[in-house]
Amino acid sequence: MPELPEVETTRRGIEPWLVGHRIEQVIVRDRRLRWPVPRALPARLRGSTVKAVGRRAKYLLIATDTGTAILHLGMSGSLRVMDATVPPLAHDHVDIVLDSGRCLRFNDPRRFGCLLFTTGDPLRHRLLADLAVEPLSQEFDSDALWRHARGRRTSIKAFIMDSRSVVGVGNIYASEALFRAGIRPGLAAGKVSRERMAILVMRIREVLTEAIGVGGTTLRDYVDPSGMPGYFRQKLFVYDRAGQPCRKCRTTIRQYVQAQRSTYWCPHCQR
DNA sequence: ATGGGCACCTGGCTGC
DNA sequence: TGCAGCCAGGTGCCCA
Repeated sequence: MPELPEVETTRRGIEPWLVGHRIEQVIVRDRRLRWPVPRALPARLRGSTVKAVGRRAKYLLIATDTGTAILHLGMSGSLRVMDATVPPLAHDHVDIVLDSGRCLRFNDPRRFGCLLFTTGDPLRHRLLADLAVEPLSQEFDSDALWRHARGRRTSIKAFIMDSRSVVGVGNIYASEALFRAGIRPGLAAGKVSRERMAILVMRIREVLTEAIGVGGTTLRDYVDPSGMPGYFRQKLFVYDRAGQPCRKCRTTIRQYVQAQRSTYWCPHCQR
């Protein structure tokens, strides 16, 4: 579920509870995530102190003095900080118990998430090494993105969701950014002009920043580490609004499946 | 090289 | 009420 704004909201929510704290123990109730939680992970983390909580794309990086835990929320994952004595519920797969008596609890019904550990530079881990630029960084440059799109026949929507173009743009915010940029989602990436690509880059930045500002989007089950939903849903122009009137021009919002994902758009506002 | 499709998994909702 | 069918915030990998 979570896209970049939800992951960043999660990062900000857990950071103050983790940094500077010692990990007392790690309880793995179910190792069967997208990749099995390494058997050695609890022992590797036990006794270490959390130095920082970072993020690269949608991966959370919990850096400790013995190595870094790499955590992805997949489609349905969420992290909560709570008293370690609170009884676990279904799908509470992992607890990272801190010296404060609290724990970081990883819940993931669909188990598409992962929890891995590396002693090396996490940015060189095979899952992270080939990722494109962060959308909220200076390096996210529209001319570079435009050049990268030369000759590409894939749709602009699939293109901006491809982590080799830019990271962090998932199904909700891809539709929303394209609406704001006035670009039809099915347009070939290679057909987007330099000028329109510059607008698109601005809109991607804008929509992600606004979403982070209100704690992300909750459609079904996403909650932040304190259990609160995100409020960006009220700001969505097209996502999950098929059949409803466009909030700008009242034209009926359309939905179709593109590369196995639902795409929402306004045929009047987007060309 | 690029694009497209599949797989992984559970739960919630819809419609018969 | 029951149940089959469909859908879901991701992404690595395989195939043509």
